[in-house]
Amino acid sequence: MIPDLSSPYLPNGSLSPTARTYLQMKWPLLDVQAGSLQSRQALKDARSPSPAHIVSNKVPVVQHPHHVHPLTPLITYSNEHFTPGNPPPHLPADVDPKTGIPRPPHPPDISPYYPLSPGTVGQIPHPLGWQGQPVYPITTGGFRHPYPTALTVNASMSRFPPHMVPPHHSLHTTGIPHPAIVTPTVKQESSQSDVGSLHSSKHQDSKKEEEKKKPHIKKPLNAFMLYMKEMRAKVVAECTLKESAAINQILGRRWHALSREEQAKYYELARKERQLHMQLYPGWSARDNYVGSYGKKKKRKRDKQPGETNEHSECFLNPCLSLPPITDANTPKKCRALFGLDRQSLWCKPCRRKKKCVRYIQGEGSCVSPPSSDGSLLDSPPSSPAMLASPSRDSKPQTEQTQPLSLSLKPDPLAHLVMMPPPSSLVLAESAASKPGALPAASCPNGALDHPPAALPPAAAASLAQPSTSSLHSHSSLAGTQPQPLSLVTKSLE
DNA sequence: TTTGCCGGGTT
DNA sequence: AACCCGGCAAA
Repeated sequence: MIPDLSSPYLPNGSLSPTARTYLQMKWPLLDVQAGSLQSRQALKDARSPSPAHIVSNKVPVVQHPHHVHPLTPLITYSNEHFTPGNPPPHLPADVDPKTGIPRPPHPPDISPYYPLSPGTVGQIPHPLGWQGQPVYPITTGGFRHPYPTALTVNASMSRFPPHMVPPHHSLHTTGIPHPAIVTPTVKQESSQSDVGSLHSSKHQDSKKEEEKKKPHIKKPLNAFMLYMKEMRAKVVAECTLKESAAINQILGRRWHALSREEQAKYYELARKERQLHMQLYPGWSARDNYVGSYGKKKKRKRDKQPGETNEHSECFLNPCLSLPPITDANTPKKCRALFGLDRQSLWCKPCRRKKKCVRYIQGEGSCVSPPSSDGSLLDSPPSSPAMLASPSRDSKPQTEQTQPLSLSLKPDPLAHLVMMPPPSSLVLAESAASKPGALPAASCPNGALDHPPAALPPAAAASLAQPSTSSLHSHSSLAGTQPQPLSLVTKSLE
């Protein structure tokens, strides 16, 4: 009955023995989650930029008053969870004291997202305050500290209530909204209710149907979303920006500027989040939640224009692609075939996104420099020697070493630049320039550009320092490291 | 507006 | 199998 969460990635050895031991003692059943906790802690230490703030942040976490939610025993879980000196001896069985019903094991870090989570307890105005909210009541945004830091991350990482068992139903009946669960009616069409609620039987019908349908379970947050949650407040504070679009742009840039390790942290958190999600909602699939639109939109038939193909654009991206397709000589197998589904962590970024495999490009031969110098290469699994350009990398071969490669679509525009007289300065001008209205550069100079130099991968740093033509030449690598300006440029070009 | 994830369709 | 498309996740 106990889900074996650990199998997927523990093998990678992401946990130090010590940490593992500790965690296991605390939560014998939950290696994975414990691991996540651990890593989060580590993370915090690693990345917390401003110690002072952070310290204060910790306080609440350590010990929060038995703040029990009046409405439900459910919340007590969180308390249990975070009670330091309370390593439940009975934990393994973890039986609900009241019902006597065994609860599914829950990771230590899942509760934070919840309203009563330690980190946020103090900030909850009223238990009912969050009741009607379809959205997770407590998120980074809720934190006052401009510097959420890792702790915040912890707190915001998980939206799942500890004991939230499968969609069983009964839980929802408690009336306590699950952060990740949104009732369709609530979520949307508030207007509908005022409009024709009275007369239209139709409305009722539809309403009924909606209710009937299972509640909407939100998708788990991905790595970037988690990052956004954590950093948004900070960016807002620094930049005095309000528009999401602008903030997101900055966040996107910063995301790319993150070191591999930092990104890895978020990837791992996201993965755990997903894992937990699946645990809580066994049958859940993204598609189920979006019956109306998700993937069912149309049966699209690719109408292809005779003269035009994707490859064309790819050629821009990477001239090498125009060459004849790879042959077996160059490792024809993509990540999927190479590692299999069970080892997705080893896949390159594009592969994970179901995009074109980066290996493919590289395999093309020599033609291309590693998709992204340095960090991006982390994608390279041990098995592909060619990619091991960066030697130091294996220190952390484990779980997440697949991110930095941002080779997706952004590069396209870049390609254009490469091929035509590149206004290097213009490009560098940071997207801000190209995007007059949207970009906050003016109002928040730092925000836009202040990537932590330390975290910057060499290549990125180089490109920043001397972005002009030279850096442009190495298209792929540049794309990987400094995608932002490009995207903007694209627009202008288009 | 951002990146990542993933189902479904196409090649 | 490989990969593109489109949509969702938060704010």
